[in-house]
Amino acid sequence: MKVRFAPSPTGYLHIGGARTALFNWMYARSQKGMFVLRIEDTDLERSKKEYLDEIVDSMKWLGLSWDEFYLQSERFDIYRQHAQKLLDEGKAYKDGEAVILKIPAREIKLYDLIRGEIVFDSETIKDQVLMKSDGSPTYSFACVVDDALMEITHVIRGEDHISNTPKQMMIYEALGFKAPKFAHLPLIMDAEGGRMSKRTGAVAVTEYRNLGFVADGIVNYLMLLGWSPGPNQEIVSLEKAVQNFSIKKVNKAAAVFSMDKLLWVNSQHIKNMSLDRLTDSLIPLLRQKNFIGESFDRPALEKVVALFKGRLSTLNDFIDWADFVFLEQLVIRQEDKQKYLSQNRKKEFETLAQEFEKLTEFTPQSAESAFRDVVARLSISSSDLVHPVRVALTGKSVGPGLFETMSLLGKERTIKRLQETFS
RNA sequence: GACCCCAUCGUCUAGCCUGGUUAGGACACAAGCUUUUCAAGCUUGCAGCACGGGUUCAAAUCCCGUUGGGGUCGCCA
Repeated sequence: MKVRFAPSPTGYLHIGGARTALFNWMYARSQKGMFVLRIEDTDLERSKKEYLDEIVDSMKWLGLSWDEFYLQSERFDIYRQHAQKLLDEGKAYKDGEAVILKIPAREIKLYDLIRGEIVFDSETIKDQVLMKSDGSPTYSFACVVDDALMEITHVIRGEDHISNTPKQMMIYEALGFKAPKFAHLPLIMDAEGGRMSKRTGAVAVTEYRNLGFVADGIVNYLMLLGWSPGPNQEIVSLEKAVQNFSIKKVNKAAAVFSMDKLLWVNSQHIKNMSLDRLTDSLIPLLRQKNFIGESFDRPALEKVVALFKGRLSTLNDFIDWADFVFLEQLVIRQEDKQKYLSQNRKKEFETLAQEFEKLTEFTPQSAESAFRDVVARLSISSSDLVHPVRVALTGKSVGPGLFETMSLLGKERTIKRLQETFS
């Protein structure tokens, strides 16, 4: 068997398109078949090279590899020949330069793999333009000719194509080609029940990537829309999903996209990543932010990553939460400064700094016992000191364990930040 | 408007095909545990078969209708 994903490079790869590509890909892999990536760039006006590059890039990033690749813009001769054949056989006629297919009146039956039998009456379908006046093929014509010539056995696409199907079936018939099997996937909608649009949130795969989502997370979330890997299974690898994939088990109803759940699925994948791989994915971001340079201390970075690994929903969260480790000049949130540093703790901070100074080993344990000693000596409650110290060291009132954080920062920087706070 | 598709917690879903379940799980939400904070994690809770008719001893499951939602009606793809 052979399937294809056929995006048009008139925009970035849409999250809905990515889901269609994913289902095609999973089906191909589960059936040991072929997956074709066909770029439908017949609209020369609107098709852009940058979109083509971005689509290819996003597909690779998501891990959806293909076995064959085609550009429709390189196949115009083929479409023209087939249109001429229909003209010669009297099945199509010309209107100016355009070639138009006659649609005979009759009943058309479509057996959809997901929805079952759907019946259309071709009375309601008007004659179809095959070749436009400018010599380029229409979507349906190029699509049918290609699907037939490329020997596509299963056309898996969005539900918005259901009403195109009878028109295309007429084209297959006129051309004398056997139609493939069809499966129409339910659409993905936004929280308001409408189409996903830039207005209501991110739509392009690139945008999600820039937001710090990992490919595995997006792929895992997308497969959950309209399908289930199995009872009580949510977080699964692509390999596992492929094993369980069945086109017949795909849902019929449209699914609402939930950013909350995507965030959760993504956090689960980040938790499951090895420290090594997570660090690798973080490095480009850190460089971009100038948090690290070309060369850096990898073991030290991995320690930072390890401390935050369990608390990240996205890669970008790391940038937001761990910035204090990389920045020389601490950025303190105004509200936290107000709340925890308005009272002068100069004396306590000094005492703490002096105690830390005496430590030969600055571990979470040694830092904590020194801290406890100071609290006891000054007769204050530990939370009176914990919160101001955290803000002084990290610029934030929330974060990982304070003593782990101190140890990570190192003795020098910890003492320096304590001393600078009320100076 | 015409044609087509769809309908289980707020959301994603399992169950539906092959009627008999305390209708299961997840996100979100709430509470508790843990705790130096916030997360995470663990435990518990809240919450659903759109409605109306059939068929049947029995309907979330099969049939019809209603309502509601969505899609398509381009020489765009």
